[in-house]
Amino acid sequence: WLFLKMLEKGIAERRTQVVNWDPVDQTVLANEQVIDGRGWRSGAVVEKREIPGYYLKITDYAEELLAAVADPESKNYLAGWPERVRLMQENWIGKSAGVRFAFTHDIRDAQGALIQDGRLYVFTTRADTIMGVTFCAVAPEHPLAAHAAAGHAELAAFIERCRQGGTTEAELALKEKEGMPTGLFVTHPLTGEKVPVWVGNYVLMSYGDGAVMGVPAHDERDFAFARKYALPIRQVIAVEGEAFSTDAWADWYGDKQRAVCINSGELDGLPHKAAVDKVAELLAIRGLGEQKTTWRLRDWGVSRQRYWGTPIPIIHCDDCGAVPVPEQDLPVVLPNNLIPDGSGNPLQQCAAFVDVACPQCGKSARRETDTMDTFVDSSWYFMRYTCADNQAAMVDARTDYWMPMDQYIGGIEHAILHLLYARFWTKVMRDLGLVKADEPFKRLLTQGMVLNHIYSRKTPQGGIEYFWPHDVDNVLDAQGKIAAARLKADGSAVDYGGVGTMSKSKNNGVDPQDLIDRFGADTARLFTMFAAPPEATLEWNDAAVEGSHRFLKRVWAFGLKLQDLSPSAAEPAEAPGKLRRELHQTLQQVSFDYGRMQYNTVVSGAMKMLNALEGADTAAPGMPAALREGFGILLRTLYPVTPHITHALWQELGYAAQQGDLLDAPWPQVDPAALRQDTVELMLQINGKLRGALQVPTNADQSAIEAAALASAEFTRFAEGRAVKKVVVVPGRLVNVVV
RNA sequence: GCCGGGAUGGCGGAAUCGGUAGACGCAGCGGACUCAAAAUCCGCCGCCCUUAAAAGCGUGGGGGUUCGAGUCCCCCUCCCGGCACCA
Repeated sequence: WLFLKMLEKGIAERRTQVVNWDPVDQTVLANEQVIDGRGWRSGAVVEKREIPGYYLKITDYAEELLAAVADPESKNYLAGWPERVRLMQENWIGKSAGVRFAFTHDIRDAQGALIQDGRLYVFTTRADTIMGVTFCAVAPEHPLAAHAAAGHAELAAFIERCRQGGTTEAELALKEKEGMPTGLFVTHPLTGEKVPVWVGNYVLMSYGDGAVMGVPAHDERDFAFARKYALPIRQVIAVEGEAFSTDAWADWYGDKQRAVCINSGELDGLPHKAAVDKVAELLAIRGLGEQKTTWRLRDWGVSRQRYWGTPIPIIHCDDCGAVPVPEQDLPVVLPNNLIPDGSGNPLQQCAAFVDVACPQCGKSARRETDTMDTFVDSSWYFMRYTCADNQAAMVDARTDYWMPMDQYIGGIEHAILHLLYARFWTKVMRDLGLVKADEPFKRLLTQGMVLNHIYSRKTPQGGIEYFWPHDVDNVLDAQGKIAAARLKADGSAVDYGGVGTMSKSKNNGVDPQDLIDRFGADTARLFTMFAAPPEATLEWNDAAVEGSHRFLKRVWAFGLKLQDLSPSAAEPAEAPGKLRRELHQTLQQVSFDYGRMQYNTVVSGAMKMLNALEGADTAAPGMPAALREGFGILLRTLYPVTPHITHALWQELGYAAQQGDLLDAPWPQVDPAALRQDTVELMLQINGKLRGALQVPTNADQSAIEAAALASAEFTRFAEGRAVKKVVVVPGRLVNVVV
């Protein structure tokens, strides 16, 4: 329904898209199958193919999507997001300010019409180097390339080669930069010079106008290209004190900050920004160009040639074209009895699904078999969760109550795609009047990946099968590194593929249920929390889980011990100062770490508390009361991590009778009085090297500390009579004597 | 290739703002208890030299800033994540 609304509003539209096509199996390949050497279909011949599909115009929202991650002044700024995620999204959106201008030509197609009105448009961020242009390069799919290829077999073959090898950014970037002259020339807009047009495999049709100006002297890629094909290199900017040579690239050739134009007529002497402005002005006078912002972000192609996914509610009629499914016929429901066999989308063979009457003219028509990217579903599931029982509408007022979400948690692998799509989708729903939120997620915690070893081998059929780490024994090399592995079952050899993200397809996942079965849920939770901070990448290893289990047994045992210590009401809890100081200091740290979601040190803090409690002398005056206070702090601290055992102890030991259920108990407060100390230990450094420690009164001033330092035995020993040049005192921490 | 992140003992990790590197735990070693084992408890545990103490070295590698660098800056190596059709 929303998709049809988006079509109606022009946020969605149908156009052709380039996909990775397997010419042998005649199917669309997933990128994983193309990029990943471990994929089962890797090595397949891949070519680019243009097929129709539906796009969502995420680029219309580029400015707003960018502001919330890049501009702290923006009203929607995502201050609660990790810096690295904001930065990744900023780079992905890729706003780039520059100049778009045209080289003119009078190249005509077979019908005699001027190709692109006689203008070859390019985009550049370095318009100040425009006088250094010695060639232009266009994408293999560019109209000028197609035109030149007609009747030029060699060029046609080159363009055909460029069509092979996949469309992913990684592949394109790894390809060797190659080109071929088209034999065509265009006219430089300022000098009137003839400039040769090349086809370059590194020029992307999807960015800017699919053409670039070539300035070999001041762009590293153009420099390499020009050296390879012996194109002229013309220096047009200079940096004081640097000498230019066409022999090798130097970083300053591309410098913006210090660059000054030379060999550029009226631009000479201008720095970067002024020169760009001047060039834009000169081009504007001729009607050939202007300053322009270009984005790296592309529209979101949502069509997938897959069985799974939300159906695209369109019916194709020979007479009426692409007709939306009428609202009363929604939702389009997929048949659930088809079996994907790897030969393409099985929906296409399903007559019951495909054959329908055109809603407009009633003639027999064909239902769209493409389904939507599953990112579509993940872009709004969280809003639907707030009102999942509403059968009449997508969302209702409850969504406005809950959104934006206070805290979202997800893997760092979603930093760009899912989190950008969900942001876009929320804004679309807002603009269609469905929700009020501008942004879906106020705070974001990105979990690190949990990695595990990957074992695989090729099957005789040419595929790859993966083995579960528990089913193999490692074979170590001389350095003790894993070199290969053997199947436990039959000893046969298996290849070791390093570590990587746990995934079903690589068969290297771990089910937490195993730990729960062996040790219980509290131990499984405690161990997982303790292993690493949530943002960190972690190589999975549960060898230490026994330690977590042991700790919980000690907590339980201490609870039993406490039960036998009945404090008399008269005892003052303040007496055992050392224990209370230790507990409240640790509580301070734990509270801080909870706030920053560093749960591993929350657990280690709880362990410290138990160590302190266990080490206390129960016979000391006031101790039973202090222990009871301290254990109450420990239980509340640990409750979010191990709810079951702490809840039971809270109940059994009578805390609940006095303070209510643990579920409702407030977070324990640090008692400032417990932290107070009369003396403090300062580290003593001589020339920045640690040489000892000083006990000084907590309120000692700078000169008293200095005096104590100079009077110390360590000073006498390590200063060896040298004169004191400086004394640095860091209150509460250290004193450093420089001699 | 590009973007982002990471590298600290045998292992997972700690060090909040540039101020005691190795908290807490695992593994290991020694001991107590036990007929014995398990469980539990106590002690040791970065490297090097050493009977010991003291000194020296030490946060992936190289350089720099600073009284002082795991932390900041520059260069490099390796590993992980993403690169738009795995989701």
